[in-house]
Amino acid sequence: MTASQNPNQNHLLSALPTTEYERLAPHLELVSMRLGETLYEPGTEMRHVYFPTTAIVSLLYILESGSSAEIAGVGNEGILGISLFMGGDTTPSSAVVQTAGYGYRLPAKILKDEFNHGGLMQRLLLRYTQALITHMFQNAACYRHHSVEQQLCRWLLLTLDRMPSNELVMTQELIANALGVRREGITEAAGALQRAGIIRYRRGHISVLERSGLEATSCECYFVVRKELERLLSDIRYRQNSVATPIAEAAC
Amino acid sequence: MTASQNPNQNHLLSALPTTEYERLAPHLELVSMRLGETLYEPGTEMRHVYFPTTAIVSLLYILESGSSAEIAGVGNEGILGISLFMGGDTTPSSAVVQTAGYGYRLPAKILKDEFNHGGLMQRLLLRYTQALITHMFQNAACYRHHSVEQQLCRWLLLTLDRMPSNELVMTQELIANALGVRREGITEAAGALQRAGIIRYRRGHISVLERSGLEATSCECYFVVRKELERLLSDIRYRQNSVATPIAEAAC
DNA sequence: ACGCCAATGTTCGATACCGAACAGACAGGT
DNA sequence: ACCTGTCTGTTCGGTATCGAACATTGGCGT
Repeated sequence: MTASQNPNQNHLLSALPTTEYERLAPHLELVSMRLGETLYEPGTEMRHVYFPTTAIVSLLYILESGSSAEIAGVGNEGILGISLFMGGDTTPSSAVVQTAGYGYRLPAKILKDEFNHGGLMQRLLLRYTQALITHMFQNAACYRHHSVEQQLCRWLLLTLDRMPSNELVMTQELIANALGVRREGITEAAGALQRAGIIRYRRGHISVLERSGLEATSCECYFVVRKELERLLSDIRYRQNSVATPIAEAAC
Repeated sequence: MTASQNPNQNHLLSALPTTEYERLAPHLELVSMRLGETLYEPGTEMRHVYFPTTAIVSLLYILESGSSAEIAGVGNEGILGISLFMGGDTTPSSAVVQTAGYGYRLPAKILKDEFNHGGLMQRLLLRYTQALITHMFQNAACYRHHSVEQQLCRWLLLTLDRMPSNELVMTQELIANALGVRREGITEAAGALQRAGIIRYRRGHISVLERSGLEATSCECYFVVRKELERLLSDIRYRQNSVATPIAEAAC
């Protein structure tokens, strides 16, 4: 598994021109991300940025009461640690691994220097941040107006898009934390989806049987986020020698 | 009123070094912003960025169903149109004037050029965007977990901080749209606050009698947003010759 | 001073979600 | 093969918010 890992599985890295990529490459370090692991805690110094390849990470906001809400998810299309180049140095959110996998990390200073270099890297990072903001917009509105079942469908679809198969490894409790609802709410919504033949699950594993069913039950938010992500990142060209392909083909 | 307007009432503009400011100044155009006016609509081309001075503008996300949610508010501490320098050219959100007042606008191209110049303007804008992201984080979590009354207090406080007096000009309907709840919900929450002697209102006007009461009833979200805004923008220095002061003194 | 319309107040039942508590069932370790 | 802990299923009442309908009031224009 580790042997098959390659920085170019991350879309941002694979989009860099060779000269820029080669400035970063010596400093990229492969890291394994385990389910539930915390990459950033609010207020602490951020030493690295992370480029997920096969892992998916949630930006979680945790309130004083202990309840939480996912602000956005980051997969191989993005980067964790945008505050570093935006100029904040810390974030008020936690970053928690939602699907185990791999990613590459880069020391904060290296990234900042490359960003300030002003090349394509800067443009890419800003573009991606813009996409992330859209994602956050939509999530906030979704929290306000859509049902738990709709939100579950949205969330499953977004996660599914980043997975190589139609099988998600994930407990209901984790999903409940991400969506900021009770675990029972997920049990119920997931039960309804299973009875409808759309998904099938067993302890910690969810298989999506009928993707179109999820799409039909989901709210508009999934489509908006997906479309905007495509629009903003569509003009990214991959390097000729990069092996970047949709993760579904790159993994395994 | 118009005569007293000055671009330096906007904190971002007032923080620019003289050379950078003078490149922009000839292109700044004073605009009056009327209550309810729409500055941006989703998907349309953004021709200008806006620097509010006395006006306050909501970034509203409007769903297919017609219901809405405020993602963040922008006053004289910020700028409208961040997508322009982030690289998106359009936003998925609407910008609606929430408190009438004035602001300055700048053609998109001028701003982009200045941003790409890479000086302090770039750093300021990125810093501000980071603060805005925090605001959005907190809003999303707040939507999920806090009561309408708590959210109303948070919202009133954030608006109050940008006003020269303790009087807000604003209907309950507008607030309901901003918070994404029914108008009746606001009527009820505002009624409770009035009975507690914290606010007093009459058609379209809200007077805050006891600010501490709002703070006590508000959720943590107000304080987090405020503190983060101060942290991120605290090292901004005003030009010596700029008249920028807290808006409470600058207005009138 | 009047009339009109927008803004506010109030009610009703319906419903989605919460909070807590507990029962069952699967999986992995020993 | 058992035991254990985690994950899932199910129940209950309680509550905040919704959705719709209607009454009332205040302020503005004429």
